[in-house]
Amino acid sequence: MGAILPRTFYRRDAVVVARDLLGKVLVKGETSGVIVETEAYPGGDDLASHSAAGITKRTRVIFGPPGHAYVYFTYGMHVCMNVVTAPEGTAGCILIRALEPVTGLEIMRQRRAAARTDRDLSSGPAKLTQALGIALSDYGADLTRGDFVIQNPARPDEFSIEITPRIGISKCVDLPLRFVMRPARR
DNA sequence: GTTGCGATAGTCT
DNA sequence: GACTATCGCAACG
Repeated sequence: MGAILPRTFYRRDAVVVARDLLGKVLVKGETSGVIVETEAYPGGDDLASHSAAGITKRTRVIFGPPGHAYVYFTYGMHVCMNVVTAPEGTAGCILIRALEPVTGLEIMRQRRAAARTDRDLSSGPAKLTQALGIALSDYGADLTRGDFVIQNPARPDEFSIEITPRIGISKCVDLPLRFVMRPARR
């Protein structure tokens, strides 16, 4: 298996980390998947970032040290997962939007009874938290150690990156901050 | 294959 | 009291 990403990987600008996270492997217990879609929420002037509301009970981890998990509840029923970036004291995080399942497929199928195909197991931000068993109790978890980590792939593949505006937001809708892994050209 | 819409509760104003 | 960084199902083609 590849090495766990060190904290220095996360202590950089959210846009750079969002792009570099594609192809890395998100691991939670027995389940894991390759990150194939991310969105950067750089904080600062970006009104679409949750950190635009300032430091609140929900957003405080975004302003903390990098390499931790920002997990939040939305739409009355869904949980989404972010990775905190940028140095402590500054805001920045990355929404993990989709994974390609790698290990623990049987467990994922049990947790995601609604998935009709294996592709549907973790093909959305709230789907992947269900598939990997990520919950609000994982808020603030340190992703550089333990059984909830992000690591380099065992065998890196070539791919290209598509960049588009972010999905499902109502402010700053035109910023190109969504990154999607695409198969390498041949 | 696509589009439209209801569910449901925490967070901030 | 309004607004969600969504999903799944139903209807249609």
